[in-house]
Amino acid sequence: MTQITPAAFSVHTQAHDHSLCLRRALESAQRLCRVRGVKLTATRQKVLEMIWACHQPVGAYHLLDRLVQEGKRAAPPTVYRALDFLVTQGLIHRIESLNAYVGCPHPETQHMSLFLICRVCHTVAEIHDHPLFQRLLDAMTENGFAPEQQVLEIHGLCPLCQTGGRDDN
Amino acid sequence: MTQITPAAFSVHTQAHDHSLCLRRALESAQRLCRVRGVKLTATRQKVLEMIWACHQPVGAYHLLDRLVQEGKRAAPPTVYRALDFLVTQGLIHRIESLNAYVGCPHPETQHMSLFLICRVCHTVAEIHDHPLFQRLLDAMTENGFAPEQQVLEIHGLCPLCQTGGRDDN
DNA sequence: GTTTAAAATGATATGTTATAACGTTTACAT
DNA sequence: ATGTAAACGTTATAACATATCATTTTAAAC
Repeated sequence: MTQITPAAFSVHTQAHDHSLCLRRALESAQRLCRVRGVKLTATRQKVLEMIWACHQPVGAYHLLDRLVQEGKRAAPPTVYRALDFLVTQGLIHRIESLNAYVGCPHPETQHMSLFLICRVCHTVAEIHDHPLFQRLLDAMTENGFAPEQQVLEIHGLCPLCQTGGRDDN
Repeated sequence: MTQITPAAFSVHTQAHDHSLCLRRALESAQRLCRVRGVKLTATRQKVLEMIWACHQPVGAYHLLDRLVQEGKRAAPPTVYRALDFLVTQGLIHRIESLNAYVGCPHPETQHMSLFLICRVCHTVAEIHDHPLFQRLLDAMTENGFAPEQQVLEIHGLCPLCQTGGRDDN
């Protein structure tokens, strides 16, 4: 049977050093923006850091509140512009079924993703490049539909929350 | 190669007698509600009819406008209550990536669905019970995630719109 | 046939998410 | 230094959704 990559799933199963996640995300973002000739401005980086503060999706107005709390002048467009930039650069993903945003753990290349979203702890794991994805795309193209963008989000219970091993937070 | 069921896909490929879609949807709804002992009230049926007026997803406030135009007293909760009822009964689906609603062509039983959404004409085709669905669910359960609700929405170009054969409407 | 409990509806207000529009500032290449 | 494009600030509003509570309707029990 095809396996979901352990790395992607670990956020649901294993304690991990989250400061490492954050540091890697920031370093990747800085490197990619440099290479691509786009600017990771202060606001954009701050929003990226706030999104990477956890593996739970964060709403735009939550980000806005936190920007304002920290004394930044910010209005809704401030946040949405930063989010647009980060999504366009592939540094974050939008979770359509939650109207919220999560960091992308492998922003180097564009990829098809499926998100596993825990109903209790709200942790999101991203599965990418699963063998079944291409089969799905093939089934569509063979029937004449040309897929361009995929929204694949599964809600359920993660391993820890099935056994009461993690609280909602 | 696995085929997408022609019936589900026909909305993207073939001219069809849409009055038949509408009639079948209404008859199914009436029969199912009777069997289940729930009430398909006037407002609920009207909303269902408006959603089944086409194969494009319809937003809640569009429905509200049309209710008011027809002289019904209606406010946002009027529409959302009807939508909640229809979704709960499996008579319509919510398209998460559009915040909009489409009729379900086979409301008799609950089922996992994937929606093919054309970016140009906005027509939505529903694929259900595809062999790959179970393989995806299996892959998750074998890795400890317990799926409960699926959001599977693919945006792209339908066969007719790829060749300029259908206008946006 | 009246009572009564549950379901459905009406009405107002508000919460939440997202964008339009337009002027100003900043970065930076020439 | 100056022209240009990108980014940002600001205000307002659009679009989507729910909370709350009073009222009406429905359908079953008595």
